[in-house]
Amino acid sequence: MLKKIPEETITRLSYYLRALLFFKEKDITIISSKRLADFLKISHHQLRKDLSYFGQFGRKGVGYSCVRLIESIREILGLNREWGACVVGFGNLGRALSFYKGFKDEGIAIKAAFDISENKVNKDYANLKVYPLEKMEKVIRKEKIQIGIIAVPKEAAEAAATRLAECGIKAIFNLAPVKLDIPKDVIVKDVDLSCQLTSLTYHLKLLEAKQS
Amino acid sequence: MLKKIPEETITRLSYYLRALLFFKEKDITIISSKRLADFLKISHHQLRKDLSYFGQFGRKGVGYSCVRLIESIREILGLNREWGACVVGFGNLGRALSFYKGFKDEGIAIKAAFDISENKVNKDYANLKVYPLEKMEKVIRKEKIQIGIIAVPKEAAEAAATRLAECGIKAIFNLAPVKLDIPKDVIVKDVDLSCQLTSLTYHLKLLEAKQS
DNA sequence: GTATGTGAACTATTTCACAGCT
DNA sequence: AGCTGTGAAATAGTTCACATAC
Repeated sequence: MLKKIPEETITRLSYYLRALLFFKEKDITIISSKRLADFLKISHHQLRKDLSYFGQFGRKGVGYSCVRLIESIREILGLNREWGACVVGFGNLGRALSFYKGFKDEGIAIKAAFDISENKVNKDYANLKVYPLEKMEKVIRKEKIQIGIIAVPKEAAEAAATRLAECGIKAIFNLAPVKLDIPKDVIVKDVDLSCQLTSLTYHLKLLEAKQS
Repeated sequence: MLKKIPEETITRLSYYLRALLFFKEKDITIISSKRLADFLKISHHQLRKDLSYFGQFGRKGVGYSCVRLIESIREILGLNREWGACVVGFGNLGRALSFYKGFKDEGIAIKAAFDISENKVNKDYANLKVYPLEKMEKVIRKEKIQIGIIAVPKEAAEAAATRLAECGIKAIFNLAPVKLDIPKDVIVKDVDLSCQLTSLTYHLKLLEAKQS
């Protein structure tokens, strides 16, 4: 717990958690780092090293208890309790995130969505309420929301982020293709789908060059 | 061009490209690495180092020509021509990706979508045709599609990937939360939204611990 | 003076090697 | 024998320092 923990390690812990849930579902009680790592296509050294930043979770000569490792990783990631999130922007992407089942499994509940469009607002979509932006502060306080997910067009992203920060949000998941300029005490995770997609064309180009 | 190029460099090139397009839009013709880097909140050393893997693009004492650097990065990333992509799974996420304008700006055109659902299929949505899975091979060949985007539920992802590979697709952008087990000559880029989101809760937990 | 380009220094991360437990 | 845990070695990636050009 003393050394600096790589950010990549944190991301991988989520992967471990999901894989473990998968194995638990299959009634596997004890799992080795090798098996888990093979499943995720990483090295078993890496897996054990990642875990070692946080403590000792396995038994030498045996392996890891699936259930107990799940519990431990949940605790490390803060997923042993429920977090409230809201989605800003109720377009296709906002909808996709709002209704994605996987978040709930991992302790993140989408409590509300916000949109500027008159005809999306004040409706219930499968237990989710969509509010106009003006209600943001009230809803965030009432529903105890700690995480904001930005799924608005890029022009509106900065304003959405500022608004979220003003409402006391300390963690933002930004899917808009802009670098947000907001106070640095707010934790921001950017996921830029088109930049990610673009890295594929680079490799495709190399592949074609190699073949010709 | 001889040294090994970090994968992160490739991703950052996409960011540079987008920022440059933004500056060009604002009629800025010459830009320094410092200004571009500040805008993207990275170090100017990093930016110059990244570019140096591919050649020399600036003028000492002056800076970079916006237009020429855009052209150069497009060439590096293979974005100076059009790539055809298809989306498998026409749920909310699939729709979001299908209609996202940003891809087209970057040379990636979504040519078709596929879905198993009877009532989504064989319809036109804003110039995009949604086909049943059986038509995949035919459509991919006809439309010269090189990139497959997987936006199906996790249970269906592996089959979708295998199918795409069988149709000759060499690059897959996988948004389903599973590690695909397909031939390694297929380039796969995984973007797992819920694992990314989860890394936020870890930092939120740390933040709370610090404050108490 | 200002800005790029790049080898060298530094830092971070991954992989290895092996001690220790079952 | 099989598996975890971890310091040490190796590798990868970032930052620095300075030579060069405008």
